[in-house]
Amino acid sequence: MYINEAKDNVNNYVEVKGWVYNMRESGKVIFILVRDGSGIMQSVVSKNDVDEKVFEDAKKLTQESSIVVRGIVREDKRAPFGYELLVKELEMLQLTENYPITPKEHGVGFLMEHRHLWLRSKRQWAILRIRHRIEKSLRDFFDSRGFTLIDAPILTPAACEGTTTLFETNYFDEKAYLSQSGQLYMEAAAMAFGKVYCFGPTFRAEKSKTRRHLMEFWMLEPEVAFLTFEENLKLQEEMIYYVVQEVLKNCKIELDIIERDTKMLEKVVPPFPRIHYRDAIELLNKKGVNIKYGDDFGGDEETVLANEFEKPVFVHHFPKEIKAFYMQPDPEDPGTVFAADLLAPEGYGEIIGGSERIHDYDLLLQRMKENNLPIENYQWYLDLRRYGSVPHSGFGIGLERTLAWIAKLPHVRETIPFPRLLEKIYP
RNA sequence: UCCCCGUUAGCUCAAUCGGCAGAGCGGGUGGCUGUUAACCACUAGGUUGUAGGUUCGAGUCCUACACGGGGAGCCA
Repeated sequence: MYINEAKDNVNNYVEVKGWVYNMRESGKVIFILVRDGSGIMQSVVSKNDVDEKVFEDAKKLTQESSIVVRGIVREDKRAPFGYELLVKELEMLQLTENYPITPKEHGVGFLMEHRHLWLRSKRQWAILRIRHRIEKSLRDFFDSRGFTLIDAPILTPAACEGTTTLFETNYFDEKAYLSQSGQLYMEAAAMAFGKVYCFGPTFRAEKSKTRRHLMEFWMLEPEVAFLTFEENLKLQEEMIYYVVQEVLKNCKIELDIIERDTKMLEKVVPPFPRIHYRDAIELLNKKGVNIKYGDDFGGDEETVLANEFEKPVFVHHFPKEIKAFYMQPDPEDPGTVFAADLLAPEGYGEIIGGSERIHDYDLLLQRMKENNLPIENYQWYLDLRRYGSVPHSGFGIGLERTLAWIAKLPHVRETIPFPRLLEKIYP
């Protein structure tokens, strides 16, 4: 039996294989918290109920020893998680000595050095289970709407957007770079499959050292032919709503373990508020932030803005100078582009960046020249505007920031199993 | 790249004005039949990050370096 099947096994004699999470001893009764990956269950060894040897073995157990226990499942209010196992038999597979992570406090540095073991802790288990649920619901959302998953390459010949610092690697006798975005490839795929998305790791060699940055992070990037700017925002709202609902529905135990107050999540219902970039600047100044039209937002500005709303908020119509070259200018206000960032509530900043893309060949070429991009490397991308070009839109959602927000974590380093942090790549 | 803080037992941290290096957890031993990060008693455990300097005397003050944390910029 797996521990999360306990409620269907009350009064059954079952076998649980796992690890000792923690122990308590009280004379003739020993309580062993056993974890098996699916959950944690208290196992009770009473001296009067078991053979002498079983009781003696149980006394010797240590944190993270691997064991097999057999006994009867009982419902009991005194047990953490509501069910417990009355142990009859116990097998020790390995008696662990000096497990480094104790049930008391540890510092971040120590825990990150032991990330491979830290994953066994209840809190990390809960967070990564929510991560899985978010990934699954994102996939389900797009799959059920007729999207095709198209995997983007990770080794790329040049910068996708030409702005950020990339990790460089050898590709035989050429230089290649780790992908920072699959978007341009998704644009090609959208012209072949209509509605597509990719979901994979992306890499930034920026020397960013904040609670919101990783060198390697996961991004899901949908791209849809014929999708307008307005429809793009609706797609994002529905996606966020779906993901949050799925987490609330399927991760009750996990949210409880990390003590997430779900009230704020329950408010995440479309439509989301929208604010024009121009109005956002004005609002920020009213709030005492010194920022002028044409400046990009930093972390502080995003937080001030997001705190004005209880739901995620779209900031749209940025000046084209501070946004990527491929974004479609608004014909009614050509200094701005059909782009929107979605800012998460509670200070988590940008979790989505999206836009309508330029579909006119001449305009795209002009914007690329303005941005000093090496045109010869982008001939394939220009081809998309040579052969049956259509309006299209898409966006990218950052998985780790989304999880950090949903789980209300202080730092993104806990949102990914093995974070790649600034100049730190162990374990 | 810049700014701030830190480095003392396996871990988390104390140590007053520069004057005997301590506690909790974890380890060990013993006790307890319903514990919830259990509790109680006893016990072992130290080149105070490294190298120099000031001083009768440095965990404490000064300099350099290393490592870690927080933030800025950059970025998502």
